Amino acid sequence: MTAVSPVNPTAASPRRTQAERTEDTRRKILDAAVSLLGERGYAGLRTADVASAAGLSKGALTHHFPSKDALVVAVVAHVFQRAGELAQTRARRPMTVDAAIKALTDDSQEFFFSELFLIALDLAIQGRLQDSPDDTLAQLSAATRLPVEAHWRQALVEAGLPERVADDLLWLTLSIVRGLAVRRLWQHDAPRFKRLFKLWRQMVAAYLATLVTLARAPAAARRRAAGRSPALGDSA
Amino acid sequence: MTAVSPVNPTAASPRRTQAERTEDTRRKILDAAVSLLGERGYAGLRTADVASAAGLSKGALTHHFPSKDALVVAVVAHVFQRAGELAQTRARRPMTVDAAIKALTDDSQEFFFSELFLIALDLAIQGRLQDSPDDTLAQLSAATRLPVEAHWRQALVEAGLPERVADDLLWLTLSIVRGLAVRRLWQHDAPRFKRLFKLWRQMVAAYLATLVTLARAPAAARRRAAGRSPALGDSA
DNA sequence: CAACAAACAGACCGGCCGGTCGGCAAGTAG
DNA sequence: CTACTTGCCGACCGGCCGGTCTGTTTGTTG
Repeated sequence: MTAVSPVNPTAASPRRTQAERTEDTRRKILDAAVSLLGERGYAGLRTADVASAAGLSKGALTHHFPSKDALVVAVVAHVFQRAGELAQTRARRPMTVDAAIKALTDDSQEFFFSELFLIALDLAIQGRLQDSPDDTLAQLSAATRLPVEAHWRQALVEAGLPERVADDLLWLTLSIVRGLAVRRLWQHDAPRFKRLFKLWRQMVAAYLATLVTLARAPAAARRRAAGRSPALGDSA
Repeated sequence: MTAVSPVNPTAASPRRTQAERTEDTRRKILDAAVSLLGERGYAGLRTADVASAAGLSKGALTHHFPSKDALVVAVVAHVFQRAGELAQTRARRPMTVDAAIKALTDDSQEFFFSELFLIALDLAIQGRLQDSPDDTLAQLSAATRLPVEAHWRQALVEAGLPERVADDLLWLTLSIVRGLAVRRLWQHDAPRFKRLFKLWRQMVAAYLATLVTLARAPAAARRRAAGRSPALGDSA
């Protein structure tokens, strides 16, 4: 090109640099793949479908991602990275424990109730005892979720919880959300879910209250408290 | 064969009635299919593999199960039915709430931490928005689990809990076990799991104690209790 | 301009796998 | 024994799908 002035790159100019073309196409492919992965799962994902959904040919897809597995790995990396960034920026200011638990459940729902989680779950199940991309994918998704958890743990600690308690409550909360997300596959009952989350926060409050009581009260009070409801003995 | 007396039918007698042959073969096929489903999942399940693992030909398999989906449906029905019966017979005698929760977590683990749950999960994910056997399978597995839950709910009620509380605690407990079972796919930490289950029981006890307290104490005590730990305000 | 590289297109191949089909053998009824 | 049903076999077909390959277009370099 000799006399063509560099046109505005933001508009869909007919003249684009190679890097622009590449990135543009890769994004198109990844978006299409995410969508199809969400609605059909790994086993039902067809490379040809991805190509046509992206408005491209099979050859173009092959050019950017030499194999189906390479594509899937790229998809997971892409999408988890964005989800991770999103979650990390959220909820950074100090809050009470109850508010933190509420924020945590809300935030976790956004992930676990999304198709993203189902995709990850599908891949984890599919890649269990397979040959190549199994633990690659699992480790990848795990590695992207762990920093998010670390942030929330920190938030709970800053809200005044001992590290051990913060850690355990974090795990229990995440488990509840995760477990309900899975249950949702068979039976979705939104109002009940909401009720359960509220109950969970009340239970956290009740438990923390006993912690405070136990820490302050001498052995006598502890004995009295234990005796109050005989059905609730604490075994081993 | 004219003068052959009816031989002992328990041993692998060369002479078997048609019904015996049928049931025998079907069981062989189902067992093989369960095993392969467990290790390879629905997408990785090959009808030829099932046949050879059962020591039969593809034709024999086709004879008993005209399609792969028919086979899978039969597998699920078979295996869930047995699991359901097993769980129903268990834990029928009266117990305390704490013991009931412990028994419930133990029993749930046995299911959710087994390959059976992974198979069901795989099928649920696979059959989400597919054509034929989707909700068939989902409804089937759900229908087999629901009676089990009903039994446990009853056990909690008999241990002294109000129905609503029993129901909610049942769901939360199951969610925790289910959520941890899923988490296990990425990261298995048995001692931590054990610790969390114990913590969960303590939290149940703490919560139930507050229920008792609130029911007995007048408004003043309730206010006092709420003010004790300001970080734990109860929002909307 | 030429020469090259990267982006893209689409025909093609080859293995895989579920389902069909014709035939044989074991069991059953009269 | 004959006629018939049912369990069982294995070759075969046909579609599907991931990956390869050749060729064309578009941007880059000098």
